Amino acid sequence: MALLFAALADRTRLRLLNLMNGKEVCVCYFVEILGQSQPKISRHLAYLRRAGIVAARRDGKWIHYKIVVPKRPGAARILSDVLCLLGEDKSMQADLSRLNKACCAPRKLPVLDRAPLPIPVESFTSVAAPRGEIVHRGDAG
Amino acid sequence: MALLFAALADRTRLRLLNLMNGKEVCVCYFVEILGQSQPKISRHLAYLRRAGIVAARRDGKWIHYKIVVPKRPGAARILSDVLCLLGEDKSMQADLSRLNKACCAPRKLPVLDRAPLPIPVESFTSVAAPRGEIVHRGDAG
DNA sequence: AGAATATATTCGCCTTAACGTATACATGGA
DNA sequence: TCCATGTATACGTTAAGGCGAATATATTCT
Repeated sequence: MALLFAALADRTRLRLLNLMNGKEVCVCYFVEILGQSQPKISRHLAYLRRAGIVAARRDGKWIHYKIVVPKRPGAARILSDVLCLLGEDKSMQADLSRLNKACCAPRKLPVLDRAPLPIPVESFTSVAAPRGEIVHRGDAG
Repeated sequence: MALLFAALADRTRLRLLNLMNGKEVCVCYFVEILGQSQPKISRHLAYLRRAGIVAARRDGKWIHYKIVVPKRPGAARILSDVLCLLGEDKSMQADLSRLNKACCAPRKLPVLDRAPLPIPVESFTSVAAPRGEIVHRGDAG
């Protein structure tokens, strides 16, 4: 349980989790929305992966992340509460609206070059169905 | 919010909070129950103090700690959930039963030399009434 | 095969934190 | 006033985390 809290003890990671709430999101969107360097985003995603909180799925050259419902009901309860409370935060809502705008806004590039849009995923009220997940070095099982 | 999680991201601190759930507890009991060095216990209590999660009250040469209900409802909700979930953990229950035994067991010393017993305090379901709290260097609040 | 793109990892530096040990501070009693 | 006790803080060491910069890996396109 202390490990779960360690994973939550960083503002950037909380923002990432908030963006992933109910959606599977491509890394490129995280970088765009949070306005931070790609290695930084990737490191924080790796931290969440190692903590077993998120899972990655490759889709061509893009990688999508989604939240994994923890096995232990206690951890799941905590995470669910945290996501709910994050949704009440102004800046977190701003992140989400930027994500929506980024996904709907026209790009200069042709449609085929655009990163895949966020995909709705099973949330805490339904059961997860792991599919096509990739495993990096040192991930949690 | 990230700061709250940082405060919860340590097993010793979780054990301390569990022991303080609904009670005001003297430092000497923490040292006895957790079986760890007094400076270590004191440092973790100081960490919780700086995070604004607990408050200290001096009573002679003893100092009692209790949980403070966070101002922000979100943080209060999280902390309340955490305390509830900790109560379901085996080792946390063992800590509590050791605390009960320590408080009720006869001592070699005369009664007047014993540390004050844990005192029930207002919990999350009622409102806090701060009284006689002491402030150390660099505390929150 | 080679270039371009998306993502992950490594490296070096810095900050924070956890710990044991030693010491300081506060209180009460002789 | 001096001493014993309870608690807090300081010091030095070690480990972990966060960051920017550079580099590695994987995939697609030509």
